Amino acid sequence: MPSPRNPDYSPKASGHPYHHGDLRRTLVEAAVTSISESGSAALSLRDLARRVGVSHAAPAHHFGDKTGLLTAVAAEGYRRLAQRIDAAYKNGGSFLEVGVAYVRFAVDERPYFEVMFRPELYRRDDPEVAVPLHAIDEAVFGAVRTMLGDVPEERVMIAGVGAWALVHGLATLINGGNLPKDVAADPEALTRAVGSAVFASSRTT
Amino acid sequence: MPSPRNPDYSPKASGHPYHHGDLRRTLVEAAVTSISESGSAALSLRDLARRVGVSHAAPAHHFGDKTGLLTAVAAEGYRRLAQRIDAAYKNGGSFLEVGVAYVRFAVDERPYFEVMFRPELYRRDDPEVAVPLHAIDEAVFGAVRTMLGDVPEERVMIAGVGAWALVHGLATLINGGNLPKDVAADPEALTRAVGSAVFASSRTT
DNA sequence: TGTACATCAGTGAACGCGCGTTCACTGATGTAC
DNA sequence: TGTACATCAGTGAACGCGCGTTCACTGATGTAC
Repeated sequence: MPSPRNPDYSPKASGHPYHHGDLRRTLVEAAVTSISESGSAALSLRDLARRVGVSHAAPAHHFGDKTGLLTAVAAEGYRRLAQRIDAAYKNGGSFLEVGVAYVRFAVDERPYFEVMFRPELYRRDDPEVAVPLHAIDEAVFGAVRTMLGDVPEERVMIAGVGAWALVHGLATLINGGNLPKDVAADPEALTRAVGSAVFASSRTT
Repeated sequence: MPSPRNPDYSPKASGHPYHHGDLRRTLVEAAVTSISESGSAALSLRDLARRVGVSHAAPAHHFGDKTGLLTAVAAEGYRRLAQRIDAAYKNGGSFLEVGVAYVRFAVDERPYFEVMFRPELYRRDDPEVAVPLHAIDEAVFGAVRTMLGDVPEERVMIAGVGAWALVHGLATLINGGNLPKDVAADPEALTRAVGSAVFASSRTT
Protein backbone atom coordinates (compact mmCIF):
# COMPACT_ATOMS: atom_id res chain seq x y z
CA MET A 1 0.00 0.00 0.00
CA PRO A 2 2.49 2.65 -1.18
CA SER A 3 1.83 6.26 -0.37
CA PRO A 4 1.04 8.39 -3.41
CA ARG A 5 4.13 10.42 -2.53
CA ASN A 6 6.24 7.34 -2.98
CA PRO A 7 8.01 7.63 -6.32
CA ASP A 8 7.83 3.84 -6.69
CA TYR A 9 4.15 4.26 -7.21
CA SER A 10 5.08 6.26 -10.32
CA PRO A 11 1.73 7.88 -10.96
CA LYS A 12 3.26 9.72 -13.93
CA ALA A 13 4.19 6.52 -15.72
CA SER A 14 0.62 5.50 -16.36
CA GLY A 15 -0.67 8.63 -18.07
CA HIS A 16 -2.51 11.15 -15.96
CA PRO A 17 -3.88 9.75 -12.75
CA TYR A 18 -6.61 11.73 -11.12
CA HIS A 19 -4.51 12.51 -8.08
CA HIS A 20 -1.21 14.08 -8.86
CA GLY A 21 0.45 13.04 -5.65
CA ASP A 22 2.68 16.02 -5.05
CA LEU A 23 1.03 18.89 -6.83
CA ARG A 24 1.93 21.50 -4.27
CA ARG A 25 5.64 21.01 -4.55
CA THR A 26 5.43 20.58 -8.30
CA LEU A 27 3.61 23.88 -8.65
CA VAL A 28 6.23 25.69 -6.60
CA GLU A 29 8.93 24.27 -8.84
CA ALA A 30 7.00 25.26 -11.94
CA ALA A 31 6.61 28.75 -10.53
CA VAL A 32 10.36 29.02 -10.06
CA THR A 33 10.96 27.90 -13.62
CA SER A 34 8.39 30.34 -14.94
CA ILE A 35 9.93 33.21 -12.97
CA SER A 36 13.40 32.40 -14.22
CA GLU A 37 12.07 32.40 -17.77
CA SER A 38 9.83 35.43 -17.79
CA GLY A 39 9.95 37.17 -14.43
CA SER A 40 7.48 37.23 -11.59
CA ALA A 41 5.21 39.74 -13.30
CA ALA A 42 4.24 37.24 -15.98
CA LEU A 43 3.40 34.53 -13.47
CA SER A 44 -0.16 33.24 -13.70
CA LEU A 45 -1.89 30.36 -11.99
CA ARG A 46 -3.42 29.22 -15.25
CA ASP A 47 -0.06 29.12 -16.95
CA LEU A 48 1.36 27.09 -14.09
CA ALA A 49 -1.49 24.61 -14.35
CA ARG A 50 -0.79 24.30 -18.06
CA ARG A 51 2.91 23.67 -17.47
CA VAL A 52 2.16 20.96 -14.95
CA GLY A 53 -0.61 19.40 -17.00
CA VAL A 54 -3.38 19.91 -14.53
CA SER A 55 -6.74 21.66 -14.49
CA HIS A 56 -6.48 25.43 -14.31
CA ALA A 57 -8.48 25.47 -11.11
CA ALA A 58 -6.14 23.11 -9.29
CA PRO A 59 -3.53 25.66 -8.18
CA ALA A 60 -6.15 27.73 -6.40
CA HIS A 61 -7.06 24.61 -4.48
CA HIS A 62 -3.61 24.58 -2.91
CA PHE A 63 -2.65 28.21 -2.67
CA GLY A 64 -5.82 30.24 -2.81
CA ASP A 65 -4.26 32.90 -4.99
CA LYS A 66 -1.01 34.08 -6.50
CA THR A 67 0.09 35.62 -3.24
CA GLY A 68 -0.30 32.26 -1.54
CA LEU A 69 1.81 30.59 -4.18
CA LEU A 70 4.53 33.20 -3.93
CA THR A 71 4.48 32.88 -0.17
CA ALA A 72 5.32 29.22 -0.65
CA VAL A 73 8.09 30.17 -3.08
CA ALA A 74 9.55 32.69 -0.64
CA ALA A 75 9.33 30.20 2.22
CA GLU A 76 11.22 27.59 0.25
CA GLY A 77 13.76 30.24 -0.66
CA TYR A 78 14.35 31.21 2.95
CA ARG A 79 14.74 27.59 3.90
CA ARG A 80 17.34 27.10 1.19
CA LEU A 81 19.21 30.26 2.10
CA ALA A 82 19.25 29.32 5.78
CA GLN A 83 20.65 25.94 4.85
CA ARG A 84 23.41 27.46 2.73
CA ILE A 85 24.39 29.96 5.39
CA ASP A 86 24.40 27.24 7.99
CA ALA A 87 26.58 25.03 5.85
CA ALA A 88 29.04 27.84 5.16
CA TYR A 89 29.19 28.68 8.82
CA LYS A 90 29.80 25.14 9.96
CA ASN A 91 32.30 24.35 7.22
CA GLY A 92 34.99 26.22 9.07
CA GLY A 93 33.34 29.29 7.63
CA SER A 94 34.75 32.69 8.33
CA PHE A 95 32.32 35.53 8.21
CA LEU A 96 33.45 36.24 4.68
CA GLU A 97 32.48 32.72 3.60
CA VAL A 98 28.97 33.33 4.84
CA GLY A 99 28.87 36.41 2.65
CA VAL A 100 30.11 34.41 -0.29
CA ALA A 101 27.37 31.83 0.34
CA TYR A 102 24.80 34.62 0.34
CA VAL A 103 25.90 35.97 -3.02
CA ARG A 104 26.17 32.49 -4.49
CA PHE A 105 22.64 31.75 -3.40
CA ALA A 106 21.35 34.95 -5.00
CA VAL A 107 22.99 34.04 -8.29
CA ASP A 108 22.36 30.28 -8.29
CA GLU A 109 18.79 30.47 -7.06
CA ARG A 110 17.91 33.78 -8.53
CA PRO A 111 14.14 33.29 -8.81
CA TYR A 112 13.87 32.51 -5.10
CA PHE A 113 16.06 35.45 -4.22
CA GLU A 114 14.01 37.82 -6.31
CA VAL A 115 10.73 36.82 -4.74
CA MET A 116 12.15 36.85 -1.22
CA PHE A 117 13.17 40.46 -1.49
CA ARG A 118 10.01 41.71 -3.10
CA PRO A 119 7.85 41.58 0.00
CA GLU A 120 4.84 43.09 -1.71
CA LEU A 121 4.50 39.82 -3.61
CA TYR A 122 3.84 37.55 -0.65
CA ARG A 123 2.74 37.35 2.98
CA ARG A 124 5.73 38.03 5.09
CA ASP A 125 4.00 37.29 8.35
CA ASP A 126 3.19 33.76 7.27
CA PRO A 127 4.96 31.53 9.78
CA GLU A 128 6.40 29.39 7.01
CA VAL A 129 8.29 32.53 5.95
CA ALA A 130 8.79 34.24 9.28
CA VAL A 131 10.44 31.32 11.05
CA PRO A 132 13.42 30.72 8.73
CA LEU A 133 13.73 34.46 8.20
CA HIS A 134 14.09 35.01 11.92
CA ALA A 135 16.56 32.16 12.17
CA ILE A 136 18.79 33.74 9.54
CA ASP A 137 18.63 37.05 11.33
CA GLU A 138 19.62 35.47 14.61
CA ALA A 139 22.47 33.54 13.08
CA VAL A 140 23.98 36.52 11.31
CA PHE A 141 23.79 39.01 14.12
CA GLY A 142 24.89 36.33 16.56
CA ALA A 143 27.96 35.74 14.43
CA VAL A 144 28.74 39.45 14.34
CA ARG A 145 28.38 39.65 18.11
CA THR A 146 30.74 36.74 18.56
CA MET A 147 33.20 38.21 16.13
CA LEU A 148 33.29 41.67 17.67
CA GLY A 149 33.36 40.51 21.26
CA ASP A 150 32.14 42.82 23.99
CA VAL A 151 31.08 45.98 22.19
CA PRO A 152 27.95 48.13 22.46
CA GLU A 153 24.93 46.62 20.77
CA GLU A 154 24.76 49.59 18.41
CA ARG A 155 28.16 48.64 17.08
CA VAL A 156 26.92 45.14 16.42
CA MET A 157 23.93 46.48 14.57
CA ILE A 158 26.02 48.74 12.36
CA ALA A 159 28.50 46.01 11.51
CA GLY A 160 25.74 43.50 10.82
CA VAL A 161 23.75 45.86 8.64
CA GLY A 162 26.92 46.91 6.86
CA ALA A 163 27.94 43.37 6.07
CA TRP A 164 24.45 42.45 4.96
CA ALA A 165 24.13 45.56 2.81
CA LEU A 166 27.44 44.85 1.14
CA VAL A 167 26.62 41.31 0.06
CA HIS A 168 23.02 42.14 -0.69
CA GLY A 169 24.13 45.04 -2.84
CA LEU A 170 26.63 42.86 -4.68
CA ALA A 171 23.98 40.23 -5.26
CA THR A 172 21.36 42.60 -6.64
CA LEU A 173 23.83 44.55 -8.77
CA ILE A 174 25.15 41.35 -10.29
CA ASN A 175 21.70 39.92 -10.95
CA GLY A 176 20.51 43.22 -12.36
CA GLY A 177 23.35 43.26 -14.86
CA ASN A 178 24.66 46.53 -13.47
CA LEU A 179 28.28 45.56 -13.11
CA PRO A 180 30.85 45.28 -15.90
CA LYS A 181 30.70 41.83 -17.40
CA ASP A 182 34.22 40.74 -16.55
CA VAL A 183 33.70 41.61 -12.91
CA ALA A 184 30.24 40.04 -12.65
CA ALA A 185 31.35 36.86 -14.36
CA ASP A 186 32.81 35.45 -11.15
CA PRO A 187 30.54 36.52 -8.28
CA GLU A 188 32.45 34.47 -5.78
CA ALA A 189 35.82 36.02 -6.55
CA LEU A 190 34.27 39.47 -6.59
CA THR A 191 32.70 38.94 -3.19
CA ARG A 192 35.97 37.73 -1.75
CA ALA A 193 37.86 40.67 -3.19
CA VAL A 194 35.41 43.31 -2.05
CA GLY A 195 34.58 41.60 1.20
CA SER A 196 38.13 41.02 2.33
CA ALA A 197 39.09 44.59 1.49
CA VAL A 198 36.33 45.85 3.75
CA PHE A 199 36.56 43.24 6.47
CA ALA A 200 40.29 43.28 6.88
CA SER A 201 39.99 46.87 7.99
CA SER A 202 36.67 46.87 9.80
CA ARG A 203 38.07 44.43 12.31
CA THR A 204 40.71 46.95 13.29
CA THR A 205 38.21 49.75 13.78
CA MET B 1 0.03 83.40 -29.34
CA PRO B 2 0.94 81.48 -26.20
CA SER B 3 2.44 78.04 -26.54
CA PRO B 4 0.21 75.24 -25.27
CA ARG B 5 3.00 74.43 -22.82
CA ASN B 6 2.62 77.87 -21.32
CA PRO B 7 0.70 77.51 -18.07
CA ASP B 8 -0.86 80.95 -18.64
CA TYR B 9 -2.83 79.40 -21.39
CA SER B 10 -4.36 77.23 -18.66
CA PRO B 11 -5.91 74.57 -20.84
CA LYS B 12 -7.07 72.76 -17.70
CA ALA B 13 -9.10 75.71 -16.47
CA SER B 14 -11.59 75.50 -19.29
CA GLY B 15 -12.67 71.90 -18.99
CA HIS B 16 -10.98 69.34 -21.21
CA PRO B 17 -9.32 70.85 -24.23
CA TYR B 18 -8.64 68.49 -27.08
CA HIS B 19 -4.91 68.88 -26.79
CA HIS B 20 -3.55 68.21 -23.36
CA GLY B 21 -0.40 70.20 -23.88
CA ASP B 22 2.02 68.12 -21.85
CA LEU B 23 0.60 64.64 -21.86
CA ARG B 24 3.90 62.86 -22.03
CA ARG B 25 5.29 64.34 -18.87
CA THR B 26 1.94 64.06 -17.12
CA LEU B 27 1.76 60.37 -17.94
CA VAL B 28 5.22 59.75 -16.56
CA GLU B 29 4.22 61.50 -13.34
CA ALA B 30 1.01 59.49 -13.15
CA ALA B 31 3.01 56.32 -13.65
CA VAL B 32 5.25 57.21 -10.75
CA THR B 33 2.23 57.85 -8.55
CA SER B 34 0.65 54.59 -9.59
CA ILE B 35 3.83 52.65 -8.90
CA SER B 36 4.20 54.20 -5.48
CA GLU B 37 0.61 53.22 -4.72
CA SER B 38 0.44 49.72 -6.09
CA GLY B 39 3.78 48.69 -7.49
CA SER B 40 5.00 48.41 -11.03
CA ALA B 41 3.22 45.09 -11.63
CA ALA B 42 -0.19 46.73 -11.42
CA LEU B 43 0.73 49.45 -13.88
CA SER B 44 -1.50 49.62 -16.96
CA LEU B 45 -1.73 52.13 -19.75
CA ARG B 46 -5.50 52.21 -19.49
CA ASP B 47 -5.36 52.99 -15.79
CA LEU B 48 -2.91 55.79 -16.44
CA ALA B 49 -5.19 57.27 -19.07
CA ARG B 50 -8.04 57.14 -16.58
CA ARG B 51 -5.99 58.89 -13.91
CA VAL B 52 -5.03 61.66 -16.28
CA GLY B 53 -8.51 62.00 -17.76
CA VAL B 54 -7.59 61.14 -21.30
CA SER B 55 -8.63 58.54 -23.84
CA HIS B 56 -7.27 55.08 -23.12
CA ALA B 57 -5.54 55.01 -26.46
CA ALA B 58 -3.61 58.21 -25.87
CA PRO B 59 -0.71 56.73 -23.86
CA ALA B 60 0.14 54.31 -26.66
CA HIS B 61 0.39 57.33 -28.91
CA HIS B 62 3.32 58.61 -26.88
CA PHE B 63 5.03 55.48 -25.63
CA GLY B 64 4.01 52.64 -27.87
CA ASP B 65 3.70 50.22 -25.00
CA LYS B 66 4.32 49.78 -21.30
CA THR B 67 8.00 49.18 -21.87
CA GLY B 68 8.24 52.52 -23.62
CA LEU B 69 6.55 54.26 -20.74
CA LEU B 70 8.81 52.62 -18.18
CA THR B 71 11.83 53.53 -20.28
CA ALA B 72 10.76 57.15 -19.90
CA VAL B 73 10.33 56.64 -16.16
CA ALA B 74 13.77 55.08 -15.83
CA ALA B 75 15.32 57.83 -17.93
CA GLU B 76 13.82 60.52 -15.73
CA GLY B 77 15.03 58.59 -12.69
CA TYR B 78 18.59 58.44 -13.97
CA ARG B 79 18.53 62.12 -14.73
CA ARG B 80 17.37 62.88 -11.22
CA LEU B 81 19.92 60.61 -9.63
CA ALA B 82 22.71 62.10 -11.70
CA GLN B 83 21.62 65.54 -10.58
CA ARG B 84 21.62 64.55 -6.92
CA ILE B 85 25.01 62.92 -7.10
CA ASP B 86 26.38 65.92 -8.91
CA ALA B 87 24.98 68.28 -6.31
CA ALA B 88 26.38 66.23 -3.44
CA TYR B 89 29.74 66.10 -5.10
CA LYS B 90 29.95 69.79 -5.78
CA ASN B 91 28.63 70.81 -2.38
CA GLY B 92 31.98 70.11 -0.81
CA GLY B 93 30.88 66.49 -0.95
CA SER B 94 33.11 63.83 0.44
CA PHE B 95 32.69 60.43 -1.06
CA LEU B 96 30.48 59.53 1.87
CA GLU B 97 28.12 62.37 1.05
CA VAL B 98 27.67 60.98 -2.44
CA GLY B 99 26.67 57.68 -0.87
CA VAL B 100 24.23 59.44 1.39
CA ALA B 101 22.74 61.19 -1.63
CA TYR B 102 22.32 57.82 -3.34
CA VAL B 103 20.43 56.30 -0.42
CA ARG B 104 18.34 59.43 0.01
CA PHE B 105 17.36 59.27 -3.63
CA ALA B 106 16.34 55.62 -3.34
CA VAL B 107 14.11 56.42 -0.38
CA ASP B 108 12.72 59.77 -1.51
CA GLU B 109 12.13 58.79 -5.10
CA ARG B 110 11.45 55.15 -4.51
CA PRO B 111 9.29 54.49 -7.60
CA TYR B 112 12.03 55.76 -9.90
CA PHE B 113 14.66 53.76 -8.07
CA GLU B 114 12.63 50.58 -8.28
CA VAL B 115 12.10 50.84 -12.01
CA MET B 116 15.71 51.80 -12.68
CA PHE B 117 17.00 48.65 -11.10
CA ARG B 118 14.54 46.28 -12.69
CA PRO B 119 16.09 46.31 -16.14
CA GLU B 120 13.67 43.73 -17.53
CA LEU B 121 10.98 46.42 -17.33
CA TYR B 122 12.48 48.85 -19.81
CA ARG B 123 14.92 49.33 -22.66
CA ARG B 124 18.28 49.88 -21.17
CA ASP B 125 19.96 50.63 -24.45
CA ASP B 126 17.66 53.55 -25.14
CA PRO B 127 19.96 56.56 -25.33
CA GLU B 128 17.70 58.54 -23.02
CA VAL B 129 18.63 55.96 -20.39
CA ALA B 130 22.12 55.01 -21.44
CA VAL B 131 23.52 58.54 -21.47
CA PRO B 132 22.83 59.60 -17.87
CA LEU B 133 23.63 56.07 -16.73
CA HIS B 134 27.04 56.26 -18.29
CA ALA B 135 27.60 59.71 -16.83
CA ILE B 136 26.92 58.43 -13.32
CA ASP B 137 29.28 55.55 -13.87
CA GLU B 138 32.02 57.87 -15.05
CA ALA B 139 31.52 60.26 -12.17
CA VAL B 140 31.61 57.61 -9.48
CA PHE B 141 34.60 55.66 -10.74
CA GLY B 142 36.36 58.91 -11.55
CA ALA B 143 35.87 60.00 -7.96
CA VAL B 144 37.24 56.71 -6.67
CA ARG B 145 40.25 57.07 -8.93
CA THR B 146 40.90 60.57 -7.65
CA MET B 147 40.46 59.47 -4.07
CA LEU B 148 42.77 56.51 -4.25
CA GLY B 149 45.47 58.20 -6.27
CA ASP B 150 47.85 56.14 -8.38
CA VAL B 151 46.77 52.56 -7.78
CA PRO B 152 46.16 49.66 -10.20
CA GLU B 153 42.88 49.91 -12.05
CA GLU B 154 41.71 46.69 -10.46
CA ARG B 155 41.93 48.34 -7.07
CA VAL B 156 39.77 51.17 -8.34
CA MET B 157 37.21 48.70 -9.62
CA ILE B 158 37.01 46.85 -6.34
CA ALA B 159 36.67 49.98 -4.28
CA GLY B 160 34.07 51.44 -6.62
CA VAL B 161 32.01 48.28 -6.74
CA GLY B 162 32.28 47.89 -2.99
CA ALA B 163 31.10 51.42 -2.30
CA TRP B 164 28.28 51.09 -4.76
CA ALA B 165 27.22 47.71 -3.38
CA LEU B 166 27.19 49.07 0.13
CA VAL B 167 24.89 51.99 -0.56
CA HIS B 168 22.81 50.03 -3.04
CA GLY B 169 22.36 47.26 -0.50
CA LEU B 170 21.38 49.74 2.19
CA ALA B 171 18.89 51.37 -0.15
CA THR B 172 17.19 48.15 -1.20
CA LEU B 173 17.13 46.67 2.28
CA ILE B 174 15.56 49.83 3.67
CA ASN B 175 12.98 50.06 0.91
CA GLY B 176 12.19 46.38 1.21
CA GLY B 177 11.46 46.75 4.89
CA ASN B 178 14.18 44.27 5.79
CA LEU B 179 15.91 46.30 8.46
CA PRO B 180 14.70 46.84 12.04
CA LYS B 181 12.37 49.82 12.14
CA ASP B 182 14.43 52.00 14.44
CA VAL B 183 17.48 51.63 12.22
CA ALA B 184 15.62 52.13 8.96
CA ALA B 185 13.79 55.18 10.24
CA ASP B 186 16.73 57.46 9.54
CA PRO B 187 18.37 56.27 6.32
CA GLU B 188 20.76 59.17 6.25
CA ALA B 189 22.17 58.56 9.72
CA LEU B 190 22.39 54.84 9.01
CA THR B 191 24.33 55.45 5.81
CA ARG B 192 26.73 57.79 7.58
CA ALA B 193 27.27 55.31 10.40
CA VAL B 194 27.82 52.30 8.18
CA GLY B 195 29.65 54.21 5.49
CA SER B 196 32.09 55.97 7.79
CA ALA B 197 32.88 52.75 9.61
CA VAL B 198 33.83 51.16 6.33
CA PHE B 199 35.42 54.14 4.65
CA ALA B 200 37.54 55.31 7.53
CA SER B 201 39.41 52.07 7.25
CA SER B 202 39.34 51.44 3.53
CA ARG B 203 41.35 54.61 2.98
CA THR B 204 44.15 53.19 5.06
CA THR B 205 44.24 49.90 3.20
C1' DT C 1 -3.18 90.14 -42.26
C1' DG C 2 -5.78 86.26 -44.07
C1' DT C 3 -6.52 81.73 -46.01
C1' DA C 4 -5.33 76.84 -47.12
C1' DC C 5 -3.32 72.90 -45.79
C1' DA C 6 -0.28 69.47 -43.63
C1' DT C 7 0.73 67.66 -39.33
C1' DC C 8 -0.05 65.72 -35.25
C1' DA C 9 -2.36 64.87 -30.59
C1' DG C 10 -6.07 62.75 -28.83
C1' DT C 11 -10.85 60.10 -29.54
C1' DG C 12 -13.94 56.31 -28.92
C1' DA C 13 -15.91 52.10 -30.64
C1' DA C 14 -14.68 47.49 -31.48
C1' DC C 15 -11.98 43.26 -31.12
C1' DG C 16 -9.97 39.22 -29.08
C1' DC C 17 -7.33 37.40 -25.18
C1' DG C 18 -5.84 35.51 -20.86
C1' DC C 19 -6.85 35.99 -16.48
C1' DG C 20 -9.01 34.79 -11.71
C1' DT C 21 -13.10 32.95 -9.67
C1' DT C 22 -17.09 30.12 -8.98
C1' DC C 23 -19.45 25.75 -8.70
C1' DA C 24 -21.48 21.41 -9.22
C1' DC C 25 -19.03 17.42 -10.29
C1' DT C 26 -16.07 13.06 -10.12
C1' DG C 27 -12.48 10.04 -9.04
C1' DA C 28 -9.24 8.25 -5.57
C1' DT C 29 -7.86 7.53 -0.76
C1' DG C 30 -8.07 6.13 3.77
C1' DT C 31 -10.69 4.90 7.73
C1' DA C 32 -14.51 2.91 10.55
C1' DC C 33 -16.82 -1.05 11.36
C1' DT D 1 -10.90 -9.53 4.85
C1' DG D 2 -14.71 -6.89 2.94
C1' DT D 3 -17.95 -3.10 2.62
C1' DA D 4 -19.66 1.72 3.37
C1' DC D 5 -18.71 6.22 3.76
C1' DA D 6 -16.39 10.65 4.62
C1' DT D 7 -12.80 13.30 2.94
C1' DC D 8 -10.27 15.55 -0.17
C1' DA D 9 -7.66 16.42 -4.68
C1' DG D 10 -8.52 17.64 -9.04
C1' DT D 11 -12.12 18.65 -13.13
C1' DG D 12 -14.12 21.44 -16.65
C1' DA D 13 -17.67 24.56 -18.11
C1' DA D 14 -19.09 29.14 -17.42
C1' DC D 15 -18.75 33.97 -16.05
C1' DG D 16 -17.26 38.68 -16.07
C1' DC D 17 -13.26 41.78 -16.23
C1' DG D 18 -9.49 44.68 -17.55
C1' DC D 19 -6.16 44.66 -20.62
C1' DG D 20 -3.55 45.95 -25.14
C1' DT D 21 -4.29 46.90 -29.92
C1' DT D 22 -6.42 48.56 -34.05
C1' DC D 23 -8.54 52.06 -36.87
C1' DA D 24 -11.16 55.52 -39.01
C1' DC D 25 -12.06 59.80 -37.02
C1' DT D 26 -11.79 64.80 -35.31
C1' DG D 27 -10.08 68.85 -33.34
C1' DA D 28 -6.17 72.04 -32.69
C1' DT D 29 -1.70 73.90 -34.16
C1' DG D 30 1.64 75.88 -36.89
C1' DT D 31 3.39 77.00 -41.32
C1' DA D 32 3.44 78.29 -46.31
C1' DC D 33 1.95 81.52 -49.29
